[in-house]
Amino acid sequence: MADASDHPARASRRTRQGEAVLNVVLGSDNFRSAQDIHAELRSSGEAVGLTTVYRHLALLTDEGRLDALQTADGEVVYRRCHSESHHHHVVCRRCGRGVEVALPDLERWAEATASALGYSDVTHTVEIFGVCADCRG
Amino acid sequence: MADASDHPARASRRTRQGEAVLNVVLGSDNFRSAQDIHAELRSSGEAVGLTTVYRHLALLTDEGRLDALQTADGEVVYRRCHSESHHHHVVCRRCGRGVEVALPDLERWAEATASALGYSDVTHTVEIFGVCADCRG
DNA sequence: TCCGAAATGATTACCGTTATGATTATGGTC
DNA sequence: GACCATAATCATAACGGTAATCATTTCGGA
Repeated sequence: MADASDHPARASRRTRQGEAVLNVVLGSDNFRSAQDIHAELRSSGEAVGLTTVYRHLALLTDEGRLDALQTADGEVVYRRCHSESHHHHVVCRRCGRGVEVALPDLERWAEATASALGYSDVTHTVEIFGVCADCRG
Repeated sequence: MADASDHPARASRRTRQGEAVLNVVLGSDNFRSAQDIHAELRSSGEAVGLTTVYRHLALLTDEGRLDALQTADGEVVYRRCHSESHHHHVVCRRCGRGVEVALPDLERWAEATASALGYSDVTHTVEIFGVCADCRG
């Protein structure tokens, strides 16, 4: 998993497709699904395969360049990551617009609670969904 | 939805299959998937269709008799609900064993944060995953 | 320019879940 | 107990998002 080569961690090669995927994500402040991104690329004339979109999104997420979260119906959506540190989101259920929020207390609490109960390797998911002002109007 | 007949609120009719599904869930303290439950029923000789299992799980969840949550890979798992009030879980990633935890502060915070940002109709998901002592051993 | 390795992408598989629709079982009534 | 309307069941097939396959293309260093 961890290598340590002199190559950049991301893609060893720069490709038109990789750029295109990245650009779509960077060009939007909303959480977008892989298929959504794929559709946008296609309709804007960029020929990129769905597989490739998935691959790049996964890569970018691994690198911490993108945030990913699951919507209520199990779809994974992506957005560019704004802050280095761990955080969560308030996400609009309709348009996917999201705001990052930090919750240091929660992080500590989650970890502490779980270990107190004997659980190790603790991870947590915290997401808040709502309808944003624009979509409500 | 809520009636108050002498029959259990659950299904309008009592059926062998409904009982069977309920029994499996009540008989385990772990979060179980629909397919898992279905497999157990089958292997224990109870002939119950997968569709039926899904339907009963959905019904029981609607009634608040079961807790449901999505695992990291999008699968929905169920367990009997122990407490009436809103709560979250610390769940073992391996065996599905879970502990209920209440987080009144978090609830309030989530709602407040989201509305302050202009979001309405706020819901949240908070789940904590780890590996329990037994599974680690 | 050449070449090996990496990336791509059409296609197919996968997996959990849900819709369909014919069949069966339930429970109130006579 | 018999009857019947209706709810419940369940095999099957569809669905939707995601991941694997693998032949082909592209990259970029020599």
